Amino acid sequence: MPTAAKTEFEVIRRNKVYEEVAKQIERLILKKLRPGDKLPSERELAETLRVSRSSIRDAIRSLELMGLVEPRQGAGTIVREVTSGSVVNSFENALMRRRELVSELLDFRRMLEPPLAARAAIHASEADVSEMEDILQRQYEKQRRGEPAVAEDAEFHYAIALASDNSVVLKVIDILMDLLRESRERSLQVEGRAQKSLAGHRRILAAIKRRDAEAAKDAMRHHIEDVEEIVLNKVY
Amino acid sequence: MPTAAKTEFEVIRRNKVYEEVAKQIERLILKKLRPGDKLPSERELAETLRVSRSSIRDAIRSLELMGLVEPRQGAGTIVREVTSGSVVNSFENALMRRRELVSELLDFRRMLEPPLAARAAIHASEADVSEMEDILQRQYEKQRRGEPAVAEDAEFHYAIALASDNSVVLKVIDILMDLLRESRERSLQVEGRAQKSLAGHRRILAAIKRRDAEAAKDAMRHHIEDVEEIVLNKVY
DNA sequence: TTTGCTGGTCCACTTATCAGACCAGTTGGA
DNA sequence: TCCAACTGGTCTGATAAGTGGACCAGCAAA
Repeated sequence: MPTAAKTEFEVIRRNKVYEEVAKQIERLILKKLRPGDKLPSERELAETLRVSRSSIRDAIRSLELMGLVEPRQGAGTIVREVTSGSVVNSFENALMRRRELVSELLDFRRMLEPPLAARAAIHASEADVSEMEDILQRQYEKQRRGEPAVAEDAEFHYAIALASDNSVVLKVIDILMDLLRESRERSLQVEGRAQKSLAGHRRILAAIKRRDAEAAKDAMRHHIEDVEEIVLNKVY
Repeated sequence: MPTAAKTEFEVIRRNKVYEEVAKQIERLILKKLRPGDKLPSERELAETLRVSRSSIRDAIRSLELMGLVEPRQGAGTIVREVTSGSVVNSFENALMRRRELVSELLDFRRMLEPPLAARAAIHASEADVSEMEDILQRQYEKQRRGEPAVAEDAEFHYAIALASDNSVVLKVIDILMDLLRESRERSLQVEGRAQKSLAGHRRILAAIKRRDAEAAKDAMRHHIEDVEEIVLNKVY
């Protein structure tokens, strides 16, 4: 062994444009669109993403195969109701992956989010705060009706990241959401959390509103510990 | 405006294989190799990275143009002494980018690294600890000779991330190093830091060795604040 | 000196993507 | 009712990047 390459190279994988496009559309669907909504037209997407229409079509094709979307000639491409089948599917995929990732992700959140909340308490704008209030209100209403409030939970944490006013943080969060997506880790969002979640969110937001960085940090720490307990005990 | 796309899409960029290869080789050089060392052969690299030799050659060509590396027919490709010219060059590039990124990155570090150090204090293995001691020793010796000890500083922080035993953290760190690389932000590593840096590192390592998570966290927080002061005041 | 490595060069082939044209449904207003 | 302006569906030719392989020339150790 002459060169003694003790190095862990990563195998190079050429990223296919249509996969990248698919990710972004998937994100768009998760964040902004609801079942029945129309996607922007293929030509419009091609222009904004600076990519040929062929690539857009390949991406939509792959989303169609995943059952997320349904193109209709002449009418546009609409977001499909998420069927129980596809949820089960992604849930299985989640279990296929090593469970470590979930616990490691929680570790990471436990490290990052408390100081992040503290920073948000200092930097949040009025708009940020009212955005968070809106989210909590939606979470409350859904929960009162016995619905899951999956999206709202993620949105709240994302709103805090936004309020921190730091592009590096946002970049990292995006990466982590990709990690989640890649390992089909919807499971975190699937069950159980809602009960304790709402109360935790309220305490965090209250601290942010009175600009109390320490309290925000502590509230977030407790909130994440609660969530961790639920996820580790119930989902697995 | 029918579709009202309030969305912030990112423009898709196709990653060129040789650029990806160049990144990995650059990382290898920064982390493991010293001037005068030989790179693995082109054929060997092609095999381990699962990429054609042409792509490896393109990457090496680009590193050669950056002055990082010197291919010698028959003998191999060697790592060049980093010339002041190339440092100046990358320094200029650093200034070209918006300075915000630096301060945002420091914010992020200030949030993440203290709890990370605390976690390292709990999870570090014997091997991790002695690795850190080695790094500190090298940093000390270089500094005594009046040399910069650029690499050692980064290595120490990376070693802490390794000791935290969390793949998500490592993934994030890698991403951040890409951010640094992309914006040619060597500047953080270029000047000034060394004096205070060594003392800070010693305090952190001492806390880790006695498994004192709180002390490790505090030491890291102070260390980052010192570094921030230096970077913001002197480099800019 | 010979042998087996190294980088240097070239080329034919495959692939992904692009750019554009044209067809075929749908929709909503004249 | 009809038509114009959208939509997605399909096809084609051009281009760029990467592949896989062959062959050459320089170096270094046996």
